[in-house]
Amino acid sequence: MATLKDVAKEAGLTTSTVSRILNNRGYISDNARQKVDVAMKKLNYQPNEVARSLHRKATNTIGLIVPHIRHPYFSEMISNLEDQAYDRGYRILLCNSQSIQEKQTEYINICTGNQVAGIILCSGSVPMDLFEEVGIPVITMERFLDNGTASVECDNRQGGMMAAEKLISCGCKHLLHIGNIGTITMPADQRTEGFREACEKKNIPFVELLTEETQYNSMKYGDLIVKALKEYPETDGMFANSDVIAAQTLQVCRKMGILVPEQMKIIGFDDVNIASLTTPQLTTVHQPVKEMAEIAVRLLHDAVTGKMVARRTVLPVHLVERETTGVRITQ
Amino acid sequence: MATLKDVAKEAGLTTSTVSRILNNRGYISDNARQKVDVAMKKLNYQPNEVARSLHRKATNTIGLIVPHIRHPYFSEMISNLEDQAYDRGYRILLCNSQSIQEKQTEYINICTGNQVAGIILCSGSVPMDLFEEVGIPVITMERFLDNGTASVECDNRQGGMMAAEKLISCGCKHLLHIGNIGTITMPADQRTEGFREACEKKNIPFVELLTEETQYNSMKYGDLIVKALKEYPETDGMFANSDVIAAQTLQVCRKMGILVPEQMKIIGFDDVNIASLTTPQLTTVHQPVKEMAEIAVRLLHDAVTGKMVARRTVLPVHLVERETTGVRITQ
DNA sequence: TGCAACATCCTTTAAGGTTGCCATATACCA
DNA sequence: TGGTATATGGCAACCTTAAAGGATGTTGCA
Repeated sequence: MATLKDVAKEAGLTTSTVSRILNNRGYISDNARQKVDVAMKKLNYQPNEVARSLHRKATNTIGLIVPHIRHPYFSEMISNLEDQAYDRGYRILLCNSQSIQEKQTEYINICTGNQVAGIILCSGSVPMDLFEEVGIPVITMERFLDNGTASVECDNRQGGMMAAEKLISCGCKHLLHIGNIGTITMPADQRTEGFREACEKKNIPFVELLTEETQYNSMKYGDLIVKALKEYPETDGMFANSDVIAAQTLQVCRKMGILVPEQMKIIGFDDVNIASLTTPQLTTVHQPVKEMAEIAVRLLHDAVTGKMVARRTVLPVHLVERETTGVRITQ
Repeated sequence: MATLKDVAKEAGLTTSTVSRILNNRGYISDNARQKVDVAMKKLNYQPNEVARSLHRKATNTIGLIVPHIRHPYFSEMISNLEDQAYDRGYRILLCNSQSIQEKQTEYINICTGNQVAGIILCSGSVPMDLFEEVGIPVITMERFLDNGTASVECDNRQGGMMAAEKLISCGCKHLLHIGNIGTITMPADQRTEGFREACEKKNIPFVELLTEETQYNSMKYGDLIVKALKEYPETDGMFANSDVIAAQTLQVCRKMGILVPEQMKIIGFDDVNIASLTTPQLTTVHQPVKEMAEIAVRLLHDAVTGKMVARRTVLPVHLVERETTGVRITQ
């Protein structure tokens, strides 16, 4: 690979001049510009970003830490984040923590070691002090860190309430809620709170179940759902914390001969691609993933450039009514 | 952030000594080692990977270029690649080309500019000469480049044959195949070839449809499928080039009142998560994504370290029989 | 005993590609 | 003649590592 020096030699100038031409800074003659142009083309010169980064003492890379890649919610989120990052000239260093504490810690170190401009963290509970001395912004998504720079969330509470209200208005009398991982605290827990509040307000009995990290990691909730439906056979309405869980509930219902939506109404969360590929299609709470991604990257960029930044951003959600709560789409 | 120099000053040594201690090279006294240890802890020193990379003239980053992130096949692939890369000490620079030629070209430049160790390319048809002068390995997945370092594929032909044979053995008489993007040549075209060959061998009539790039990008095949099923109402067996297409076919069939598998058998390709979340569950051709990812990263690593590398690796596929070709799972 | 050969430990110096600052040089105008 | 706009060069710096070399101490052999 040709370097600045090579170009300079080829053009009969010094590296400083070539550098100035490259970056359009200071005084440059047309003559010099042309010579450099020719030399660059001839040598197929491409600036070395690593050297640039070293000099700047910063890269234009965002460390993106997620617990999962294959989970449709995260793949959707990653896709949107990449898009936004690209538009703003940032690259994505993709880090999959797999919800493993050590892997996450190591990835944070990798990010800082690689001088990332900032971190977008969609994953896990991080040891508080990990970011303290790191002078880079940390934007959390659907997580909250006391010492994070900013957090972006959807209105999980509102979503939980909407789900409960919808199920109740559909005439459900015995609700079941499959919630978050019991051992980790995160904003999504608010879905349960909202759901609970709405149920209590209308005096509708409900059962809350927690999930386990292993289920979250494997995306396999079958056994849990079977057990739940056997233990609470009177259930006629269910609110799942993700579309993945809701879709698997559909499968379980079918195997158990429970008709959806006739005998059981189901509402998911996220509104990812699978929600409209199940039969019946899932009613679900839509998360504004695109907007969340846009805001996250913007916040990161603002923080990097020293602007003041909202500590917490909460976006509204809305209910997407499909078939698991009523109307059958035929023809 | 503390630098080597800071640590050296703190420990009362020079940077080279500290560097040697860090990298366990040359002669080091216990005394020095201890002093450096203390200093590093005190200053919370972390090596600057950017400076290291500049010196080495290479990074431990893999540029991963995909056409889509949210598509379940690619999110699955990305996840596996990340996993394998991590195990071998590589980082992933995630590049989403969105099948846009310019974006892909720019991303290739970004990768080389950032001195990636190598590129894993799952995307698009690349202008031949783009890699010629770039001295870094390019591993293609489900693509083929004349001047690529190595390619990893699954046995698409075999998959197509299996699908056709299965449909035929199920008694289907009028087959429909929804294939690849017409305008781009890729190994997945072989699925169509295999399918065609098997049909011709058994003398079963079939219709082949191509898809468009816009459909691929939006993952919306609904209109195409409706049109196809209206145009070929006698169709009783279908082979789709991806599970995404197959899942959407299921939706269309339901809306059109076509019973699956009674009136229509469907086989997908990939065997991604959605395949077992549809109703009925999809029979599909399983791609060994994990193995493909493992091999791709290994090939890249071997190429980086100067080893000789297989030009083309083709892995076998197998048919996963679920419900869209027969057996209903009840209870 | 004397000295070469070697081992150990650390330092000095340079390099990697880029940019920023300051110095230099010319041309032009007042 | 002084001042300013224009154009370019020289050098240090960013942080790390590699190579060479200096300063000891130790061993081995005549």
